Amino acid sequence: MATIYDVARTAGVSPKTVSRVLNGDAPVKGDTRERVHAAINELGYIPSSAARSMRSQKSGLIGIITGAISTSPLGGEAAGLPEIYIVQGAQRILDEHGKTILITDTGGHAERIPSLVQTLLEHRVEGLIYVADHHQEVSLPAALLGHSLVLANCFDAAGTPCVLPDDEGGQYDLVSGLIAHGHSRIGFLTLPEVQAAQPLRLAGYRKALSEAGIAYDPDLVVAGALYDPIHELDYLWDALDRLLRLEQRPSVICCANDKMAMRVYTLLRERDLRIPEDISVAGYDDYRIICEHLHPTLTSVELAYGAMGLRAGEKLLRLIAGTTKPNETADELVSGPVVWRNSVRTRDDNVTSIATRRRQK
Amino acid sequence: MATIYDVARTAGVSPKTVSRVLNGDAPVKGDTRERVHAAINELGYIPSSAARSMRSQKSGLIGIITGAISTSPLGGEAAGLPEIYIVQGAQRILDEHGKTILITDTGGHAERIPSLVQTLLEHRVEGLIYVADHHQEVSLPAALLGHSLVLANCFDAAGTPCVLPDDEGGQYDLVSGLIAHGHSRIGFLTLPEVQAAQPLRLAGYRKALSEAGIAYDPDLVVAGALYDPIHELDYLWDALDRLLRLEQRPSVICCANDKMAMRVYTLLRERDLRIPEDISVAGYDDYRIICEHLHPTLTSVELAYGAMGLRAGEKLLRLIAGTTKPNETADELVSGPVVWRNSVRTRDDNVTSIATRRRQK
DNA sequence: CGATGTCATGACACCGATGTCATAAATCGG
DNA sequence: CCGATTTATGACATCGGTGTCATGACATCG
Repeated sequence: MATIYDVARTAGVSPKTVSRVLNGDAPVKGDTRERVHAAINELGYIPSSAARSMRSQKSGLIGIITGAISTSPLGGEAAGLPEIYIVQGAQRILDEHGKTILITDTGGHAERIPSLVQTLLEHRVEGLIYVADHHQEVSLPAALLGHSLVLANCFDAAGTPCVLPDDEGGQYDLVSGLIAHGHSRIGFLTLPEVQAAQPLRLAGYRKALSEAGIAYDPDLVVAGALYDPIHELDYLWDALDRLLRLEQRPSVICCANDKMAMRVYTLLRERDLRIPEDISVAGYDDYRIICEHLHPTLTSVELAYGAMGLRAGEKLLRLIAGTTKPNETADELVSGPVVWRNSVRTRDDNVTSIATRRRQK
Repeated sequence: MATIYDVARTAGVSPKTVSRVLNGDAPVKGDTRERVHAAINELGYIPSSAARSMRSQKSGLIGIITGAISTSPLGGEAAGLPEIYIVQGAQRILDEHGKTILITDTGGHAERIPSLVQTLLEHRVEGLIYVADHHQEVSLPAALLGHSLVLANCFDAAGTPCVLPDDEGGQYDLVSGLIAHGHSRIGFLTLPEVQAAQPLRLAGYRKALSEAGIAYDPDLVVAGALYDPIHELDYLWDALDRLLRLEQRPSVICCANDKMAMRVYTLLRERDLRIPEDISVAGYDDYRIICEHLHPTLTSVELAYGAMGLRAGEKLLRLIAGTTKPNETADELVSGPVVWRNSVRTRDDNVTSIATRRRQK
């Protein structure tokens, strides 16, 4: 492999001049520059980033720690896939700033994180992003102290800069919209309490109700999922059953996520309830392959994962540049729009118009 | 950041001895080793891979070029997602061999590949894997000549080592299975001709028929998709219509992929045809979030993406080790099983048993 | 026209590891 | 107990770039 010395010799200049041509950090005469370029092409010279980063103390590398690549297939579910979109968002903005991304994957084993961090630090990454697969609290190894670090989709007790989904705002927007469409008995199949998103979602739900002057009825709010995935469907059945047996049955059911909504579709169909004629349904996540292909298409709240990655990348770039300090940066909330589709009956809907609308697609 | 010299000074030994402790490439006395370790911990020393790889000419890096991260959301479809599984498979095996992965993303723009390659080569990757989002022919920049390279999910004219999905075998297994279940009029909604997988799939389809002594009827094979995504649904409608109007209507329809199958479900439902009582349907890809949640669940052929990545990784490791040479390695075909679900009516099915089976899940 | 400044380039050291070779200390065989 | 190995360690050069400083050639200006 050709070195800068070979290029210098071929072009009849000093290595330093070649360096100047490559980096453009000092003026080089036109014909000299051309001779250097010719030599580079002739020799197929490719500079060594190892040598460069050793001397200049700048690696141009950003480390990303994620379970995105490996968690997805383990659960059989697409559970980890959202992380990919976060990584993508970060990738794009970092790429624009000339950074190269070093991705390490936890393989679903959190205990491997320290060794991943070690690897990244050996490569002298200029900063790191930790990407979680769902909104949660994490605690990362102390080795990261003193390095530029941004958390995406998660937060920690130490107050590390982070970018989070706006769960309260998202649920608020959805419920406000439902109310505007004429719904007032709004069922809510929630996440397990331990999920970080849950209290936020509930707060958004209650805020929307109270702003509309609708009393909060705890009977309408039922946990629709728990941690044990084996009995999940039975559990959901019970939860849904409780909502449907209420004296004043809800006119719409908000589900904690699209997958839950998909199951609710099935359960409602088994009870011969039509959506949205008999009851409306909404999801969360805007997992498009689900939302757009269910019948009727599912109204959902978009989780702006791409935007989260982008914001995390920007935040990290600012930390690296020293524009902001870790302790003076506020948590960023990223919100996505409600995507209204056909699973929600609107005030002036009648059965015919719904059927028509569904056909138009 | 502490260097090996700092550690040496603190431990009262030479840098070379510290190096020996770190790499274990020569014996070091027990107490010396302990002093060195103590110094490392005290200083929080982390070796610089840039310096190491400069001297040792070994970067420990493997480059992956993919559109996985960025193509997914662009199309709105999950089109690029399979690539992630390929990357994951490769990641796992390479990680086991102590390699670190440098992922670069095309961002959906093939013209950016040369610059990505440049970046990877600057980092002196020991080998590269190019991952395509679907089975296709590619042509990569000449700059890659002389570097260890494996193609995953694609091939090129130059005969670069590659790992490919066994489209012929997969379709063969599916159709053979359908025949064993008593089907003999087997409709086939195919990919556009230009897709590399298409002739292979068709060959598998015909082979299964001919082995079973069933004559090939060209009327049963209709292109179900074309490149123009805007009129895709109409096109599919026409294609399906043609199959259903045949004098001898097929008892099962094989779709080129699960998404097409999902659309076929809708179209069949609009015609009040029940699946599988009136007609059976099969997909391809085993895109689980679709297959497992459609009603009835969809029979499909698994595209073993994870395995492809793994095999690509292994192949690359062999190339790097010099165990095999690029020109003496055969293309590898990776096949996945047919996953039988409820969308296919079996010989002894009757309506009741199907309904029962569906409930069991 | 000489003093001053700017431009283009080169000499040389250095970033932080490791390969090579030398050497002192410990072990061994007879 | 001495020469021959083996073991443990260090000195030094080197990988391939870039930072610093020096220098010669010109251009500028009073």
